[in-house]
Amino acid sequence: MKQSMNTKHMTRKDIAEMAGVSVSVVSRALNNSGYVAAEKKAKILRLAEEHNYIPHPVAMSLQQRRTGQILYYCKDLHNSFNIDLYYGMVEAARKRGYMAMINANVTFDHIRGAMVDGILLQNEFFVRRYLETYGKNYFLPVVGASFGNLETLSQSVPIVEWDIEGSMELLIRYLRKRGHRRIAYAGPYGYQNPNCRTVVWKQLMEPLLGERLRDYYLDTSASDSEGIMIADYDSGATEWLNEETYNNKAREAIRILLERGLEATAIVAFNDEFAVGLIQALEQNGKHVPDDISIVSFDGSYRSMTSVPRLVSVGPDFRLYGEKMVDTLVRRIEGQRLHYFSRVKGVIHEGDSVRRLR
Amino acid sequence: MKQSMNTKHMTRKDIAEMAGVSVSVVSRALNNSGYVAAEKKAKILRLAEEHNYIPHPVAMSLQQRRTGQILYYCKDLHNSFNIDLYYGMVEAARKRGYMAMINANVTFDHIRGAMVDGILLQNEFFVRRYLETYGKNYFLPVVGASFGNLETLSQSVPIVEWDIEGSMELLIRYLRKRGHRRIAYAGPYGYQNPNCRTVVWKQLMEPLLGERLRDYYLDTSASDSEGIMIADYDSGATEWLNEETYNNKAREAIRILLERGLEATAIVAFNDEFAVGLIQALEQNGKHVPDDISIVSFDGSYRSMTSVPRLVSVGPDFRLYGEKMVDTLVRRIEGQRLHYFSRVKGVIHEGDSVRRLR
DNA sequence: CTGAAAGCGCTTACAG
DNA sequence: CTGAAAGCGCTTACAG
Repeated sequence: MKQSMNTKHMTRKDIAEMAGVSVSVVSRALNNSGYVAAEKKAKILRLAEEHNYIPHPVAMSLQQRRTGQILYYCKDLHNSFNIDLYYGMVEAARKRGYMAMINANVTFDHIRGAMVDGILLQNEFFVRRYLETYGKNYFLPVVGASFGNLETLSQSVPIVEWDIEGSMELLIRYLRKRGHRRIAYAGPYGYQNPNCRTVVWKQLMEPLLGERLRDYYLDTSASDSEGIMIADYDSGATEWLNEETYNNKAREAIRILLERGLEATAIVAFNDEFAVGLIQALEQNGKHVPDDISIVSFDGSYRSMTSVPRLVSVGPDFRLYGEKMVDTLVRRIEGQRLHYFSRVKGVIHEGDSVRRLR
Repeated sequence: MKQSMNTKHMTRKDIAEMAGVSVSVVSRALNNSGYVAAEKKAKILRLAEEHNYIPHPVAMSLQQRRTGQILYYCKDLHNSFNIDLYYGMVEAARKRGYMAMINANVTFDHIRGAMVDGILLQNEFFVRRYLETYGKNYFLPVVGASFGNLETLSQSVPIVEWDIEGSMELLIRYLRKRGHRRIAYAGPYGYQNPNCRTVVWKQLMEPLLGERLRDYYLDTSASDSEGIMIADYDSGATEWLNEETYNNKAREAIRILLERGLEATAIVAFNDEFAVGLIQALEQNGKHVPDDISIVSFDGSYRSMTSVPRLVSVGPDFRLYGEKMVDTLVRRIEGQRLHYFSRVKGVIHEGDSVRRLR
């Protein structure tokens, strides 16, 4: 073992010397490109094999101006949505000859040193931050994921958006088909917050709930709330809502629900983590899902499948979503035509968290 | 925006020409090494700044024979234990001038192309597989995590082990201090399986349970069981137990518990995921944790903190564990002395899943 | 079919 | 203090 440690890495030059040819020939043989006399080729391949020659990826990259690696910059690895998306990316990247890796380093600074051909950004938040820092003067192909919060993002970063609006419609329709009419919404942001879920829920439920609309909006933004997303964004402190926050807010939502004595038959939850929190809080108050109340949520992540009961959740097809992101990035890297904005629909991931009322 | 896209990447040569000096001088100025006339240095730095010059990481790596990147090879990203460990690694790596990334690609093949200085392996399983494939003839510094299943691993890969044996002792002692004596164990492997948890639990509980020992071992290995770990290892099919499996097995464990009419006051769970499954299964059977029965588990992961109730769980100090792994790898990379085997103790992560009996 | 040569972008003794 | 030169490991026209 020891000797293998100290063995200097073989190079093509070494092989060339052993085979009595030039480096060019070795390269051609190994890369299977250009002419090489059959017997020499065989000999070279044999020698390489015997001596465990491994090409030096860094040298190849320098010469080819291509690392073959892409990076998914994602901080919140405890949220399984992000992981599911990553798995989708890995597969799509592999098919296109790239290796997809995750980086969760704290600052963007590290990214300058990253030996990658492009970067996939976790959400609009990081796209914006990227544009304000490295994006300004450092050209590296970048593609962002987005979840319906498209403010006025610069056009310079291609975006692949999961259609939150359509997804909310799917959830409401799903519930209505099963007889639900009094459908509450629970999420981390306030009633006036212009985020997509809030806006669309209000729009769709207004006709059903009328002036009770506001009551059915379980606003948990009271304490710290109202967009840590934004507060944080300026302070640079915490990054994004985490599960603990979701849990607390979910508990708060249930408190409000019970306090108001709402006769909601179903709740739409901000995301799977939030939904899990709701279920737990309900359980603690002696209410069972879906017998006493139904729950649906956004994400369709692994989390929704492993929750008890399994969640009815709307989410992107992760394989497709990952594929679109990677495809867009690779096109950008390889200088092909691409869409600066594309969209992935949501699909219902079936579960057992909804009761049929009729 | 468009022009920035097509702007060719600046090189030191470009800066040199603009500044009217040689590339060497530019390099010295930028790297802040060696002599450079003060004014020239200033000019060079200004030019670099103005033209958004960014060093080419690949070229630097080739020359320095160092990428500054390390890879955490980990497939099971849905298990928060692995994520917690990664976060620990990121921090430790940063301190030592490395960037830690995650790779979850399906095959090891990709690893040859990875532009990294070393690799951290998720567990003994991958260490073994690594040794049998690339490890055989490809020298790249590698360090493995291990959870008490040290079979006869070759000495060539340094191992940082989480002390499972001591951790089991901590759990049992924790429970005993609170008056528990009838402590069951629930995990995925069979009663005869020589894994560390099983062995140590039997050893510690034998004096307390006597001939009822076997009853208190909730063996869920019946169906597919008895080490997918091993079956899989040969087939190369599925990789490792996943959460869904844990959930099913947890349900099975509770079924056995109830069927046997055990008067267990506490259960030690294989890991946090398993424990969460147990809680849910108990809840479905009208039993509450910790009022009716207490649960403790292994991992001490993020999952244990966000479960309801929060789990009492024994796990490594992730910062320390990540640090030891990274430190060992970096030493190996940099040719310093290192321990081929080191150990991290478990610590109790407090929670609300244990009831005090006295 | 083969090999010397130039080059990818950077570094670092070394002679001036 | 400066710059030409050699080199990191590989590729690829191009002249033979």
